Order: sequence, then C-alpha cells, then structure tokens
Amino acid sequence: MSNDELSSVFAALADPTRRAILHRLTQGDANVAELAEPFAMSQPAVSKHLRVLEGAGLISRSKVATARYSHLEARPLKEATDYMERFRRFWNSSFDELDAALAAHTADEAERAGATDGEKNDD
Amino acid sequence: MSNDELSSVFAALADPTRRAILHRLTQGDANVAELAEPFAMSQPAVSKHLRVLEGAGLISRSKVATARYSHLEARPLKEATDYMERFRRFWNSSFDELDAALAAHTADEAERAGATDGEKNDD
DNA sequence: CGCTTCCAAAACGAAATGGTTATGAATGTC
DNA sequence: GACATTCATAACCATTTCGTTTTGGAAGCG
Repeated sequence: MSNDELSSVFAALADPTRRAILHRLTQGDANVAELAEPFAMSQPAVSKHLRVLEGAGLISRSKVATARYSHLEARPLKEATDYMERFRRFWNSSFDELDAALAAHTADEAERAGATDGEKNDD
Repeated sequence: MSNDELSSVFAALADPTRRAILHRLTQGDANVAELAEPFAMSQPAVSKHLRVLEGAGLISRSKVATARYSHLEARPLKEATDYMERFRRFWNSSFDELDAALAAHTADEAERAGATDGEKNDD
C-alpha cells in the first residue's frame, strides 16, 4: 500500500461519522438514506462522507434503481492495521533489548549529547 | 479509548511526515533537529507535527538542556489497532458464511433490489 | 557579557475539510 | 405524462490544516 493510500485511509478513519458508517456496513450493505438515518446531518453531508470512504477504498458502491448501495471493503482496513502492527513490539514486549535500550536512554538523556540512534532495529 | 482520542490518533497517522517521524522514533529518542533532518521543511513545520503527535498521545517530550527529546508512545497505536480488530473477520476469514453471503451479493448485484442487510452479525 | 544553538510562538496564506441549502438528474409509480 | 423518491452536484461558508517567515526565549560556551 502506497504512502498516499495509507494517508487517505487514516484520514477517512479520523472522522467519527465515517467510522460509524463503516460499522453500520459490517451489518450489511445499505443505501444513503439508511446510512444517514442515525446522524443529525443533511443527506449531502453523508454523501460527502461516502465519497471520502470510497476514495480511500473503504467502500465500494453499486447502483440498483434510484438507490446507491455501499459495501464495506476490508482490504484497506487490513493494510492500515498491518501498518500499525509494525509498532507492535513497542507495546508488546515488556522488556526486550530494545525497551532496555530506550529505558536507559530516557534515564540518562544528558549522555546522548550527539548520538541519538541505535544499532538495534529493523523498520 | 474515546471517540475523540481515536479520531486524533488516526488524524495524526494520516500525514506521511508524521508517520516517518514515528518510524524514526522506533530507533530511539531524538531532538527536533534530528527529526527535521530528512525533510525539506522548516523547523517550525516539524515542531507543529510534533505537537500534533503529542496531542494524539503518540509521543511524549522531555526537555534536557536546550534540547527537546521526543519519545515514541505506543499505547495509542495499540488501542487504534485494537479498534481495527473489530473489522478483522471481514478480511480474515477466507470463506465463512458472511463472506459467502457477501460474495454472492457482489456477484449478483442486480438481485438485491430491496434487501440490503443480513442476519449474520455481532458488531 | 556576548554569541551561538535549539526550539517554540506568532502572524500569515493557501488549500482542504465538514457542514449547509438549493437544484436537478434518474428512476419507479400512478 | 405527472409526480414522488433517491441521491449527486454546485455554490457557499466557517474552521482546520499545513506550510511559510520572523521573532525571541532559554541554555550552554567563549
């Protein structure tokens, strides 16, 4: 997933209305009126949110009659999650060598006058 | 994690500069100049990004002398990841009953004239 | 004390975001 | 054909975001 795609997925997820829409879509596809119903917001506002979600690849849309159905697309969600998982060991490991290094580092900041990085890593 | 916190974490992650800064911090704490170095961007711009990251709880900052060191805080990343896990089964299961329903759905869009949702769910 | 280094804050501008109302296209119904 | 329903688009507005340049405070160094 490109940097731009990641950015648009996270940006789409940054809005609570859009997250609520995604949750609604876990229960099945829905048209605009159904998606708009829980919100104190005009129909065009919801349509705009749907366009943002579509732009991020988080939903796909199909036209049936006059209705436009939104469908959850999970792949970008998976890729955004995979991205965040790359930081897993920073919350996962309670005290591996990296954590030890960082702890020492923090405890003795004055010492690292010129050197900030380490030799421990994979990202 | 509150809705607002989630929003601010995702918003912080939506910028490639800020994501790069987080990655840099996986290699150890760093001061502003070090963090700014890879970017064609002024120092105040980087300081602003750091403030956004701090606001999202993704970094903490400590003052040593004239230097301000940034430190990666992984907990919000964990919580955002936990949030995303709620969608996991939409990409995880290769062919459970939900996937089957959705696949049929996609393959035959014209057919779902009036019915949009399902009876399968837990969210 | 004077100078330099590190960085935040202020003031500004351009563009994006999130909402509104008004309109109209497309489709199904009477 | 006239009407109602569903929804997108356009035009607009307020606010936020992301960058800039300028300024100045705080701490170490000569």
